[in-house]
Amino acid sequence: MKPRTRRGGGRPTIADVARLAGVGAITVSRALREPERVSETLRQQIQQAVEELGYVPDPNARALASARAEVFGVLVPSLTNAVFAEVVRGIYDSLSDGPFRVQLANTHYSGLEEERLLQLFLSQRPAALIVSGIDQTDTSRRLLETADCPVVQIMEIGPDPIDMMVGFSHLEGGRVATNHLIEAGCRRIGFLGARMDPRSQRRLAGYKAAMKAAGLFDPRLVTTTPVPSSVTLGRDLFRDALAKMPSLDGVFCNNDDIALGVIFECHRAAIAVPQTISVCGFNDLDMMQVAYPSVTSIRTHRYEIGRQAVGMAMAAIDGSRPENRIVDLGFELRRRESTDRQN
Amino acid sequence: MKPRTRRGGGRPTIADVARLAGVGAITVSRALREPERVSETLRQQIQQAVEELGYVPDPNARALASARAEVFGVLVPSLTNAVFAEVVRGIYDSLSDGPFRVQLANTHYSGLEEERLLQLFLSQRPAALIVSGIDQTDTSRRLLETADCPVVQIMEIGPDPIDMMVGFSHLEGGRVATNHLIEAGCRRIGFLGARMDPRSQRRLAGYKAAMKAAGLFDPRLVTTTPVPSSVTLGRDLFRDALAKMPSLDGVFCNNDDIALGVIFECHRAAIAVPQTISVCGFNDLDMMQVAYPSVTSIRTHRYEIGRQAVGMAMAAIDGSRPENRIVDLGFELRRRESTDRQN
DNA sequence: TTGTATGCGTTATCAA
DNA sequence: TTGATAACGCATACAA
Repeated sequence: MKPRTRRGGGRPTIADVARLAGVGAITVSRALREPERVSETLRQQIQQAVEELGYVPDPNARALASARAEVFGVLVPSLTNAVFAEVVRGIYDSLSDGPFRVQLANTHYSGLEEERLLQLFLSQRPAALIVSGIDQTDTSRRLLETADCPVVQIMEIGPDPIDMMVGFSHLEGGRVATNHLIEAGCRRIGFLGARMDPRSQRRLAGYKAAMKAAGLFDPRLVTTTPVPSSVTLGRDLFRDALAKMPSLDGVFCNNDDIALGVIFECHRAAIAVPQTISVCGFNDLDMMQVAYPSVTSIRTHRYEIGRQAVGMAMAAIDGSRPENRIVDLGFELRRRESTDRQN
Repeated sequence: MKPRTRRGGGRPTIADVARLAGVGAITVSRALREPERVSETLRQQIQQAVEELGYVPDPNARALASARAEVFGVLVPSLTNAVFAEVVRGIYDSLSDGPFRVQLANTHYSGLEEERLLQLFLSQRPAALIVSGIDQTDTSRRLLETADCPVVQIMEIGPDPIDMMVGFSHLEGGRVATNHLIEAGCRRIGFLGARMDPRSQRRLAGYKAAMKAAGLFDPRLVTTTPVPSSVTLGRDLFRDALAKMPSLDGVFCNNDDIALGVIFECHRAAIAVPQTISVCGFNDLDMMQVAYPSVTSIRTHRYEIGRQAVGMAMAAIDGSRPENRIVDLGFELRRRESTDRQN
């Protein structure tokens, strides 16, 4: 019965606004969320009271009362990988206008961590979930299928979406890159791969398919490691590959970091690129066009993947699930000096 | 009076656990948060009930009831800048074990966006706040000073912390890099700067101080742009600088992206590095030691800054504010081929 | 269009 | 050490 001191540190609540505006609390609530359902006059009074008090709604109370948090859960395997950094930026940029917050987590390329984080996220009743790749564990898949919110799988596409997908085919990317090297005149084309997560595996599969189709495949051409990718590692992989196969005349690199390591090592070892060895990367980071020689790569649309993922989820939240549950953003081969053997 | 259908989708609540364990709800709450305050027997019964039901506490309800969210608010100016990506990774890695979530936002190097985001974050009553730099707007500073949670300013250190700080002196970094170039024998040393945020400005100030002390300063040696940094931009800035000052014999680059652009352009223009022009970067990204020639740079401890920021905040939360409110993690000059004129 | 009563799942308070 | 009760701030259901 004692009027307890406010636990909340005295910040203005919706009741304070309502009192000042001379209306009911629920009207304030509505004026903030669905302004069109409140009369012009009241809306203005309320708006003024909000500003006078500096009222900011409490997202926790809101989430509790509505059994739904205005949160997009985002799971990525890496925060520092430039590719995912750009995806994440696309997501944040698309979401910064609206009421939604982002809950980001790093799975460290681990399916088990993904499961754990998914559990955690789900306990918040997110408005939508964005997960990387299509190789979720069975448990994760089940969690996602029964999550009563839109789910978007990003980076890759496949035949069996949990809900929606936006990405591109890494297998095709690997095939196109490899075919380009073959057409450029290379015959002994090495594959250099780090990390070897599922997407890397599929690029490798594309490489193999292209090489076999051309009758050029040799398992000794493949050099991979589970170690995380880096420019340093690119150099090391290239050295290993050359030691195994001194007659290499081309390399398709898992990603641009590896390719850059190859380029630098070629400088150091005075190996002519592309004349002696041609080089193709993957992702087409900004620096590939500035490198010397400039590096051929597969351009992927990371930022756009982030944006589209949000767009699709948003549409689903608004009740208008997009007709296409699978969006293929494709990729483009960027031909540059590192594979141009003409001159 | 009607038993309303549960809005929450039927997930088990603390009451369900309490019933199954045959205890009061509050005891369950305590058993989860302060196990030592609950008797061994009850704790076990509760633990079992939790597992049987698959109970996961609702963070929103928890935040509402305790007027405190288990959230670290983190404000960075960029998500894709490799430096901040690593800081953020350090923060996430340090926090992934405990109960704290991360609320990350991108200020896009805008003080006004930072203010807005701070307002938003504060409405969640975060457990701690981590902000980038020391140049908050007056409004932001006031918000942070009155935020009743630990605040850590990261990346930079200065004389007047809001609460705590961890970083290093960018001015000193700029001075050390420039002095190194001077000692290497360079006389007409250019400064190449992109973005020119406060930290870049202070590196420039360090450069100027060193150049003036050596009697070498000339304003025409400085080439800057507010445009965001990239390898491409590094090339362009370098071309501009050379056009203005063909007699350049060294460049100190704002960061490693710029330096890499310079290196590539030197290859392309057949300018000998370091003999004709020496190059020094800033941050020491992995690739700098692999580049050809390898690039001298200032090594900074990004990941560690993220970890320490969390550590300091955590200590403050636990009531044991660290004795040193200002932690200088310093930096190291990494001498490499790009400034080695001996041979 | 607006308001009233009630509940969301949890923790703080206070008493036992 | 444990529990009953009352918030926390807001949104839903329903009525006016």
